[in-house]
Parts: sequence; structure tokens; C-alpha cells
Amino acid sequence: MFDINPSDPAPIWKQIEEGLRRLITLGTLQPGESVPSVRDLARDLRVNPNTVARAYQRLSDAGVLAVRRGEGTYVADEPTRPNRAHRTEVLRDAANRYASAALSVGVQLDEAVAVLEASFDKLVAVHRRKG
Amino acid sequence: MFDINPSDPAPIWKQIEEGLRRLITLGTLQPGESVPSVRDLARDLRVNPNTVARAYQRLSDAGVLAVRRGEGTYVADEPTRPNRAHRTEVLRDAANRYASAALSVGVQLDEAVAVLEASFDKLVAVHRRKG
Amino acid sequence: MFDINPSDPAPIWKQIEEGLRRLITLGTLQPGESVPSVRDLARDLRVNPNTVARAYQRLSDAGVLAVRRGEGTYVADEPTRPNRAHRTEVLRDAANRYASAALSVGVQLDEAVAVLEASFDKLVAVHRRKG
Amino acid sequence: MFDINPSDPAPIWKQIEEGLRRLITLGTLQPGESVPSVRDLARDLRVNPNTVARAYQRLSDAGVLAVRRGEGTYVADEPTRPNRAHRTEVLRDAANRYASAALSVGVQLDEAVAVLEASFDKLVAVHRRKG
DNA sequence: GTGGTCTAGACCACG
DNA sequence: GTGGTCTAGACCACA
Repeated sequence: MFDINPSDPAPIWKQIEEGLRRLITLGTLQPGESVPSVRDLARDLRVNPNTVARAYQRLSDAGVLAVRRGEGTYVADEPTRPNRAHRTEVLRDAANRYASAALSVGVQLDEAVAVLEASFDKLVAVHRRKG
Repeated sequence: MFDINPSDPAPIWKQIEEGLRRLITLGTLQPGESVPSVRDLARDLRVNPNTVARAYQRLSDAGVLAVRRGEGTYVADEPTRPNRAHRTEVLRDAANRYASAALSVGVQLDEAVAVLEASFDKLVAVHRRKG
Repeated sequence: MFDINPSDPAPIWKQIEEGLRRLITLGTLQPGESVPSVRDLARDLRVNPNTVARAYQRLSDAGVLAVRRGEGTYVADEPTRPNRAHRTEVLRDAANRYASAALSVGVQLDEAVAVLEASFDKLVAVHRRKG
Repeated sequence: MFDINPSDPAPIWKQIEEGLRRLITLGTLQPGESVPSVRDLARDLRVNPNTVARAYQRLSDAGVLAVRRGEGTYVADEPTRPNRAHRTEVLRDAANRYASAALSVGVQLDEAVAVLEASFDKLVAVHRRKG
């Protein structure tokens, strides 16, 4: 479904949370559709089940996932969308980090944009393949 | 000189390291020029001197900074430049993180590029202002 | 595993780093094998855990050790070997120091070599004993 | 006369002290002969005069150098020789450090001895050239 | 339990 | 004043 990068300083549960949000906004995971069980996803990603459970918990709290007791976990029927302010903040922070990393290794805007396009393509392609 | 972002999952010493590398590749800090003392920069950034010292030491191990015993720390006369493989890896990782964050909040490529340009402008402006 | 020499001008973290490298090149620690936890080794050597952590981190940056998050530290599957230039430099520096120390107390080459052989035997014996 | 290695972890005053002892045991500096002034040696070695003064002070205290007020500093008429116990200890420590460094980069006894011989030759040659 | 980060504060070597 | 090392002790992320 998505990859975990162990060398990314971000905690793994956060990478999982972000990965699921991505699949939902892309439509790869539709409202009402079931998501893998904690155990299955943990096995897939080769991480500890506790870590997956933590991401699921946070997403349920945020109203993005819904747990049906004894049945499984599903994408909420009307998944909460990040509000405009939050979206802008997340995006700006991430852009700053990317720009800073690029400049620190001497890369200019044009090359940074080219590599960014490749990353988008790769992530969206995953969607197309499954969709 | 640059800011520390407490919400960035990257450790502070790494943010400092990256910030200095950025100022050097941008030319804001020239080869042979002195960098702030550990204590001064620590006071500026409101972090512990040990944290700054860690960044300085990594940079001097890497050949980017040069320490003159009891005198101070300087940009190396010929600062080591990251090799191509390393540069590509850093850039790709950072691009993946940015793309993933953008998609997770429903942002498409065009908007992500626009925000990225703003970030570049802001970081390069800091350079121009001092330069 | 190895001893810390408080009268050695080299910092403790460097002595630990060197000690581990030695055990790895001798084969006492095999690729994939686990190394003592930071806390355990710190207790053994009677130093602060931070000091051990510093050595471990440098070694993992160098590709000699590999850390598995929350699990422990292991000898890398393919521990990075020092390249020829680095090896030669380290060796020549160390030889100069030894020769200088010997001559400063009036010891000639033949005696210096004899004592050196004894040191080698002692260090390699530690390996044989465990191996 | 001799070289200072700024990357040697040993303090510079100690390197100077050792260097002078070496020249004396080799006979390059004879009992009663004058040694360079603090200022001259400091300029030669490109170190702070305080650092040279510290080495001279220690050597005077040890009875290796003798200061004649207003005249200069001289090698003592009967320079104190390190006693057997001290000599053995210094030598063994130094040998251990050399053996450890060699093994940590995967060098065996035979190569270590060869490089050691080269170091001895170089240091003794300095003597011959001046002598 | 594991390693990673950070703070606070001390002492040393050098200029 | 400079950087370097070390200790002590806290908190976090992960298994």
C-alpha cells in the first residue's frame, strides 16, 4: 500500500497515519471500504503491531477511520477533511523542510521541482495501479 | 541566521547542521569566514550549547568547518561538497516526504510547487539580505 | 570486552569506538551479532551511557554498526572497512606517536618492537579466549 | 626540530615536552647546550608562547632543562633520565595504543612493525641531519 | 527493555 | 574568551 522509511526521523506511526490519509484523499481507499487489520498491515510493513494500532487509534480519534466492534476497521463514511488552516500549515512546514534540504546540498529550485514531480508521479501511480 | 523548527521531527542538531550547510552553499558564509561561537549560537537559537557543539563537530568531521584550537570555528577553506550519490539520495528522500505530506492533505502537484517556490524564495532572501 | 585507559589522552568515546572496531576486525564480533546495550556497556566500563551512545552512533553513521529501532544494536551485515588511504593515515600517525614516545624515554627500535609484539599478543589473545 | 601534530589528541605542551626529551636522549641536544627561546620555538612551531612555556616549565621541574636567569634555557648538565619503572610504563602504554589502532583498521603485526621502522628512521634521521 | 535527544552544569586545554 | 569531554538525569519512540 505504501512504504515505511526507517531512516526517516518521523516516528513510524506518523508515517503510517500519513500514508493512510494519502490513500484516502487519492480515493484508493473509498469511504466505507475496509482497511487491513492491524496485524496484517503490521506484517506487510514489517513493523510492530502496536505501532500500527497507534496510527489507527489516532485516525479513529480524528474521524478518518471508524472501528466496528468485532468486525474490523473501515474508512469513515464521511472522512473528516483537514481544514484549510491546518492544510496550509502542514504544506508550508513540509515545503520549508524540502527547500532547506535541497539548498543544503546545493540544489536549486528547478532541479528540486523536477525531483518533486517524480515523487508525485510515483505516489499517484500506486493509486492508479490499485484503482 | 536560520530558525529552529520545534515541530520538525528532525533533531535540533541536524537542523543546525543543515542550516549551516545551506548558508555555506548559498555563499552567505564564505570559505575561511568565522562562524558564531558555540555559546553565541546556542544563545541565539535558545538551545543548549551541547546541541550546537554536536552539529559543529559533525560538520568539522565532514570537512565543512575547521576548528582552530582555542580560537574559534571557521568555514573550511575548501568545504567538502556532498558527492553526487549522497546529494541525489538526500534530495529524493526529502521530495518523497514533501509529496507524501502534500497528498495526505489533498494537495496536488501544482499547488505543492507554488508553495515550494515561496519557501525557496524565503530562504534565498535571507541570503540576499545579508549578502 | 576491552579496557578504557584513563591515562590515554584519547577521549573515552574514541577508545570505545576503536575497541569495537578492533573486536570486529578480529572477528570476535561477527557481522549480524548483537553488541552490548548502551546501558550495559556503560555499566561494564563504568562510564556514562551518553559516552557509549556517542561511540555507537559514530559507528552506525560509519556503517560499522546497525541499529534496529527499539530492539538493539548489531554489527552491520557488511561492516564498512576503512579504505586504504584512511588505514595508512591512521597507521602512520599511530606509529609516529609510538616511535616518538619510545625515543623520548631512550628506547631503541629493537626493544620497541619487542614490546609491541607483546601488546599485539595480548590483544589478540582476548580474541582467542572468547572465540 | 620536530613537528607538532594538531590532530593528535595529546595536548600540544606534551608533544613539545616529548619532542625535547627525544632530541636530548638522541644526543641532538647535548647537556649544557642552549635550547631555543620560548618565543622562537613558539614561532617555529606556530603555537602560542604560553604553550611552549608550559613545556619548558615542566622540563625544568623535572630537571631536564635548567633556566639561567636573564641568560636563557639550557639542557641540564646531567639531564635526569627516566627511571626504569617509568620507562617501562610509558613504553607499554604507547605500545598498547599503537597495537590497538593497528588492529582497529585491520593491520597485522608484520605491517605494523614495518611502518614503525619507517617512523623510527624518520625521527632518527632528523638527529643525523643536525648532528 | 532498546536507542535518541536534550538540558544543565562541571572541568580541561588552549589563546 | 574558544571548543572538547564527561556526568547526571529527564523524556520520547519503539518492541
